Amino acid sequence: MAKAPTKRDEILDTAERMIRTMGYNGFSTRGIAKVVGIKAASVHYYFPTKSDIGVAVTERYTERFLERLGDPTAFEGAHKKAIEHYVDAFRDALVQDGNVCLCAVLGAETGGLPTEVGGHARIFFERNLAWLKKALAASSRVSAKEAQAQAIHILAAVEGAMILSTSLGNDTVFNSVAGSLAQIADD
Amino acid sequence: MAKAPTKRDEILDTAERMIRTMGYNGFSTRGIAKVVGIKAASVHYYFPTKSDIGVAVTERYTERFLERLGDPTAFEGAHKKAIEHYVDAFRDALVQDGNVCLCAVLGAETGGLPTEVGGHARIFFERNLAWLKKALAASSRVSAKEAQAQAIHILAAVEGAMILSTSLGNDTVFNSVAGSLAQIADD
DNA sequence: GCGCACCTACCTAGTGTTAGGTAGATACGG
DNA sequence: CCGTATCTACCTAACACTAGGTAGGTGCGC
Repeated sequence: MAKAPTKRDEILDTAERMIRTMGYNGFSTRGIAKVVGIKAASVHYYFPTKSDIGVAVTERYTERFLERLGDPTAFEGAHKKAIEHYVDAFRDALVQDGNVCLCAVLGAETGGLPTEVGGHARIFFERNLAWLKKALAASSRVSAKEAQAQAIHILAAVEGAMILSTSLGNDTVFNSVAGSLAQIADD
Repeated sequence: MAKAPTKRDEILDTAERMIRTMGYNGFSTRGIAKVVGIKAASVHYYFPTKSDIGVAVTERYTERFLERLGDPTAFEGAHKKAIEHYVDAFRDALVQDGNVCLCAVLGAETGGLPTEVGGHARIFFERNLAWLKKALAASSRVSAKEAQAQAIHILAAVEGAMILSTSLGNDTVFNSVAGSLAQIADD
């Protein structure tokens, strides 16, 4: 049977959902506590400070996302497949969770973040670019330099598409961008 | 000579800068007051509520941005020029102001915004898509449908690129995306 | 002496965070 | 197998502070 989520997990789940809809400065320990059914002070039993929550959420999000991406070298000669696989991971995040990518939100408000939280958002982007670069290099004939440029382009477009989608309240926007990105492929 | 900015303008300037670095929930009337050299209560003399500031900032930002874009039909047969001109407008916003696009930030935290503010961010995106669609249709042989898809793609990529740039602390990221977008052109 | 552009002084509600406490489970020495 | 100790998972109460917002006053240029 599915193990019941611990209170710690529930805090992380709630915090992630809240950050992804309202931003880091849009959630409070009391807000989380109310949802989880606990007192605000008890949240600090699990996470000493608010930024500890931010860091934990971001780390878990990054780990899960890269796990979901899998092996970047698994797309030998299938450039388009690689791009589609990558974009699908974000589509899941947007459609299943109904929210923008956590790090799109954090990245947008970088200047208002505790430095450690901003740093972990940055790590998400760096690891994503590394994954993409590897996947693109393994699946197509592009040069390393081109792979780098394509990686940045794809990541930027996908993150922007999620923001546009939610602001316009229109999920087709994301799919439109997904279609355009697939056309980058050389196969 | 350059007319001295009014206190009202200074409030708007400061609010814009703060929102663009820290998000809507990352600035306060007290914070603005301190920068402008005024008491917090006096901010309410110009703008009754905080969301009035948000709306005014967003409206002014949108108006200025579209003015800077100019006439979308001015790029007859110069597809690439049209795209470059559009991307340059955002580069100015990023490099000159040193900040992400206001509406990228607002769009990212849509769920934590007063509805009127979120609505005005949305208007920014809608008017940008309309401008782009017109510019692309006038400058290239693409169908209306393709122009729409390209418009969404370009806007998403540019907004995402700005977020990536600030989060990674690396301005070359934006220029890389700019280069990739120029390649969309059919001339 | 009217009204614009500000002020002082205050309010209520919420913020993150801490101190100190407690009921119940677990570990262990005699 | 019993009592003492320690740990877990919370709690209440309060801290110092900031949030947005308001009522009413003051100075000053016209």
